[in-house]
Amino acid sequence: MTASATGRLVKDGLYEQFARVGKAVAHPKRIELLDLLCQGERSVEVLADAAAMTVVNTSAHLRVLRESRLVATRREGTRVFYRLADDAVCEFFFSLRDLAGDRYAEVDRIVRDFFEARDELEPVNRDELLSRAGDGGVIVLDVRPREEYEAGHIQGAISIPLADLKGRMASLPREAEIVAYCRGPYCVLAPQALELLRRRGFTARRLEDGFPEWRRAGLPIVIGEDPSSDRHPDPTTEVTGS
Amino acid sequence: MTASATGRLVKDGLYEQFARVGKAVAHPKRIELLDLLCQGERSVEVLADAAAMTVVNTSAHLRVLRESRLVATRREGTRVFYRLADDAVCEFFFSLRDLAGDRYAEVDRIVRDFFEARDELEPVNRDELLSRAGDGGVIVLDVRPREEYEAGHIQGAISIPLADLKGRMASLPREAEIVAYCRGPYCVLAPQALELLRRRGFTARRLEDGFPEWRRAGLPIVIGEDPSSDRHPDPTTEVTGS
DNA sequence: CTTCTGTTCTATAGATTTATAGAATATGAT
DNA sequence: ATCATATTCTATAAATCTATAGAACAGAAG
Repeated sequence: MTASATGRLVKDGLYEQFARVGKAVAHPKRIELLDLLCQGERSVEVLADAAAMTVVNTSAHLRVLRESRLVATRREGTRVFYRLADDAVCEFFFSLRDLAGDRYAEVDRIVRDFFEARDELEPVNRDELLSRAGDGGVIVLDVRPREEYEAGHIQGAISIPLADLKGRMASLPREAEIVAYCRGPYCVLAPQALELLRRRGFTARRLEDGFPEWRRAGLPIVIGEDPSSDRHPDPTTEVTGS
Repeated sequence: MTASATGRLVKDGLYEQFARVGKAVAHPKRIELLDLLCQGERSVEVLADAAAMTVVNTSAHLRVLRESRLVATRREGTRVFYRLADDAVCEFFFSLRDLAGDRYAEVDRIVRDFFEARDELEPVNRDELLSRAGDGGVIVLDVRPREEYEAGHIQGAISIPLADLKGRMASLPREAEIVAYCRGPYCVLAPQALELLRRRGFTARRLEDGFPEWRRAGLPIVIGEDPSSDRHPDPTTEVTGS
């Protein structure tokens, strides 16, 4: 075999491997699943619900992701939990998401139409939130589903899932500034929370990105349940931002 | 419309956009084209030849890349030149390539079978090459095609395309150490050059990655032709590594 | 103008991917 | 053991993607 024929075989083999990653992210629902898995481990059922797909369809997409080795599984009783196979997968998702944000005016338009209409004030960046987190006047609000909060949240944040926010707003102090965060810069949860809070007269802003970016930056996180959780009422706990 | 229905519309729209990038890199030949374009601008014809495809097929793949806005075009006479739409696309390619390298043992196996068999000595990293580049005992050899060299090369490198190497080895000093580089860590050109050089008794190593990584690291590069080029013989120029 | 070259467009057949339905499997509870 | 639940497997039709061939188009040269 000639040297150039060998070279072509090697190239074809390598690019074939690279394309396995590409094929894995060639469907919007699989990207959505990766985004969700960047938050933490999830069962098929929960993923199906979050991504608005049937369980069977979700399972098929997860299978593609698993065969491309971007995700791994763990069985616990009758449930199968999926997780990212490596932190590098989350990094790759960020890279893809940010490239799309850079290149496509459509992303910018969607962001403007949806997000900016709900941002009364400029979003808060990570450094600003970190420097103000301890001063007591800021309440950091995690509006993701409870299970995502428990899988990991910003240190000092309290958990009020968006679905519960309407009923629990009364427990928030009116004089404090609220900073809400969710899954990332394109997640709809925090903007929707801002809309509710603003209507009731709260001063609310959102963190410009979400929990995965905070964790990636090496900033303080806590794993476990919210001390103010009303699932296990306990008179010694109180709502606090620090 | 309910808030959650709006949220689903926004999510679907955003993930659809993200998937445009994914679909663009879902075919090995398109990834190969992106890799080539990371070296610099190229015409359809040259790309077709380099990727071992027909011009028509290459044009179709380039169209997909252009429609996903990862590449841009420029017409010059009868030729159309393609280039990356942004440096961020090169970064994204690196991210995808490195993830595949991390996750797939297959990549490692191909690298071992092909590359390590040709590496008599350990590859040189960028810092090591930079610190030794000026000491005269090292010849930095760019074995990519001439046009890629002229589009940008490592400062001090001389251009001997792999195809010309056999005939031009005699002009290389036997006592110097040669460091060959090409398009990147998975490019076959430098390993094939090492094999030729080693057989003739030269001490040759390769740079562990290629020109795009060197440029990305902000290290010194030069654009233009090789002063030792034999296309325009000139008695005042000489082969030198500095 | 015509001709030539490089590139893109159009049509098409074959291959691959996707969503869905129904069956099968695995685990835990009874 | 049987039943219930969660997930995966199998089959299939629809949709999408790919490679190829031939036509069409744009610019350069005569």
